[in-house]
Amino acid sequence: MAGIAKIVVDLALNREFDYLVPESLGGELALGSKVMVPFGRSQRVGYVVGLADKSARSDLKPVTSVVSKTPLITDTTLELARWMSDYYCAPIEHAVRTVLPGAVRRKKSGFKEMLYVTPSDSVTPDTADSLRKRSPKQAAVLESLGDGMFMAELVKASGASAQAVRALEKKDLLHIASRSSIRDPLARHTILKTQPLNLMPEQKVALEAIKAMLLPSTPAGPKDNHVILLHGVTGSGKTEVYLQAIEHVLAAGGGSIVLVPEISLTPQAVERFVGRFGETVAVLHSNLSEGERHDEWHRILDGKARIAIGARSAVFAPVKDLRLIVVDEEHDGSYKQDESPRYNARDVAVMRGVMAGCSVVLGSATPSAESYANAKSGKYSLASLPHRADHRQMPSIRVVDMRIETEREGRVNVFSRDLIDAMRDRLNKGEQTILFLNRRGFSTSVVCPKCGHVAMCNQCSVSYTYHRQTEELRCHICGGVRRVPTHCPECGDPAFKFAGIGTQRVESIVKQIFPEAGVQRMDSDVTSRKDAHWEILGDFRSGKTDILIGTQMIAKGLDFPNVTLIGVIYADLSLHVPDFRAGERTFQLLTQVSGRAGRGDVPGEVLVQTYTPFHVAVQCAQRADFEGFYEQEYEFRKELCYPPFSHLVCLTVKGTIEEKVRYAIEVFSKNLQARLPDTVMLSGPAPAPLAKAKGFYRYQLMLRSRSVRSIVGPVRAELDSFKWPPKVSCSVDVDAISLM
DNA sequence: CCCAATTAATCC
DNA sequence: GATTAATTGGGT
Repeated sequence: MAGIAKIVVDLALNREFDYLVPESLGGELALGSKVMVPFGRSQRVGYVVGLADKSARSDLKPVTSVVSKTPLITDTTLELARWMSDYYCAPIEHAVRTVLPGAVRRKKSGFKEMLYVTPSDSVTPDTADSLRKRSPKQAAVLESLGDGMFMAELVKASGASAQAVRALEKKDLLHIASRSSIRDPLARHTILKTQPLNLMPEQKVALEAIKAMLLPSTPAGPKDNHVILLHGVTGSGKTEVYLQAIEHVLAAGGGSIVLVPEISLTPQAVERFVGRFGETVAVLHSNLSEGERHDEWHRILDGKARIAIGARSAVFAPVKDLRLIVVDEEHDGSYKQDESPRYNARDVAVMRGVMAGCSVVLGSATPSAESYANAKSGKYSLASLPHRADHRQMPSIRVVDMRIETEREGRVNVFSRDLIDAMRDRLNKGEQTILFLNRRGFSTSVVCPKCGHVAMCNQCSVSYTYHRQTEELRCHICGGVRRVPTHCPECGDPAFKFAGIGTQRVESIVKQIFPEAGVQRMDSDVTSRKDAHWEILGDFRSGKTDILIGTQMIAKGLDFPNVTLIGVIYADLSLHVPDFRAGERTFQLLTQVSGRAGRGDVPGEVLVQTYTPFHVAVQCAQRADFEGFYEQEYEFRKELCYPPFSHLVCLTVKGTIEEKVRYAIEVFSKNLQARLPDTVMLSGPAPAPLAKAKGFYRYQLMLRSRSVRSIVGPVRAELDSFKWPPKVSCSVDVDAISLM
């Protein structure tokens, strides 16, 4: 059959194009094939997403060639891409691109290489200046160029178009040539083989529940109840349950995928899987080189690896005979991608489970409101591990009322008496302490004591954070850096007050109080250096460090038996975020961070410093009362029609000129309103909580409804016909997690 | 009037 | 998204 192929070009916007399939290619071309097609007047890469007998058009061009014979997209992943494009309101190209890792997509079976630009010999230091008047963009290109750069980077760095670069090439001021990147395979380090551990009765029950769900082995077609929520307290041995479930699947000839939040994809975590299953585990990690990633992907595709472990994007791994997907820490926000397609890997996993007829295990100590609601309504099954493994106790949590503390001391202190005493006690006993504060830097703002002027970033609507080590002000949104001013720019006063605390300040105070203790700080300022991450954790494990101070980064997954004290410096921080999930996030954070204590023989203690000791999130975290928290939380969510009682879609409009942005969203909102059924609640337009970021003003609309389709349908329709003014762009976030 | 920058219109 | 054709606009 000389048919028609429906093809998405790895380029255009949300469109499929019809091409003729020449007889000569008929046998090679299949659904999911990567092909070359004539597009406009050039040849481009495309993917076959559909096959048909006839087309609405008659002037079709033929497919040029098939690049890779074996389809890179299996029917399930293609189906998933379609679903993502539809559900998340994203162009199909974005969805197709996401489903394949970059390395495979760019596989150089053809000739496509990256363009590399170098200056020619005729360029002198004055060349840029002489160009500036007539062609400022070209001057900018030359200034950014340096000794040489890839074209894509150069365009970004100089803010000019590729045309400007081409123009310079014509003038013989620079050369453009293609250059390919080098592939470097990494030697695998040897990992000791581990054996299955004995399970506690509760773990056995959970494992049996998973096995029972796996039992009706209908390899294809959806099942009624294919998702189980594994709610296990911190340290309850969820991982061992996953391992044995995977082993069970493996023994039956099936494959598995394990999703882990990016931040906990540590060598230790990977070791547990590789240690148990060896070579048959493929690791998909964002730090892998192109080549390694490519190799791992093909090991999975060829069936040599039956288990794929990785962050978000591993949910698309082409595992053969997929029978089980495990999503660890399912509540974790890093499963949501923050660019198009804005998918949530946890939800994609559930969807893939439906399509591939495989089971899904969602595990967490603090399940999300959404998943827990699904478990309670019977949509998912529920298994609980309410106790820690090996009969270890849950840490005792003490709430310290900082209002009383402040009154007693007559001043606002970072540390309460109780916390200092507890820390001294651990130091004397040779035990370790973790201090948690979810904010880096030294102080959050620099204030003039005379006129009250606060140093703000001119690109973003936030104040500068003071970093003492480098003696500079830094914007945590755009990364902008500025010298610490010597005088107030408003009133000229030479004195400055540093307000608000960050991890650097905590570090310096701890060093003052305990000069003899080993103190280290772990936040993204420190770990940006290549191996700092492992060095810090290594020092902590060996006991060189007594007190570890950190942000988010240390809240999850760390397992250090000698840690017996956790200090939460300021629990209110995450409560005061203008977001309906603030309470939930605080509860989760406190519970997770508490879970780092008492993992050895000595029971752990947690001290939570707060100015709102009676807040539900704090109270329930203290009592480890998950049920209680969600009962209250659901009341509030229901009242205000927030998830899980609705789906929430957040539409953000951005632009450099505030007036244009405001006007555009105003008009868009009116048009959209006319299309919406009355089951959809529309709020806004209003400035986003972060009203300006990286020089862009941001306005948003919030839409809520029981069904995503009733929102996305009209939104898509309006987006198709709406003409955005120049330099104003719009993005849609379905099931948004962050409303910033 | 020339060149470069911005804008609009295509792509099966 | 990229490429090209049409339009605008500043400088000489």
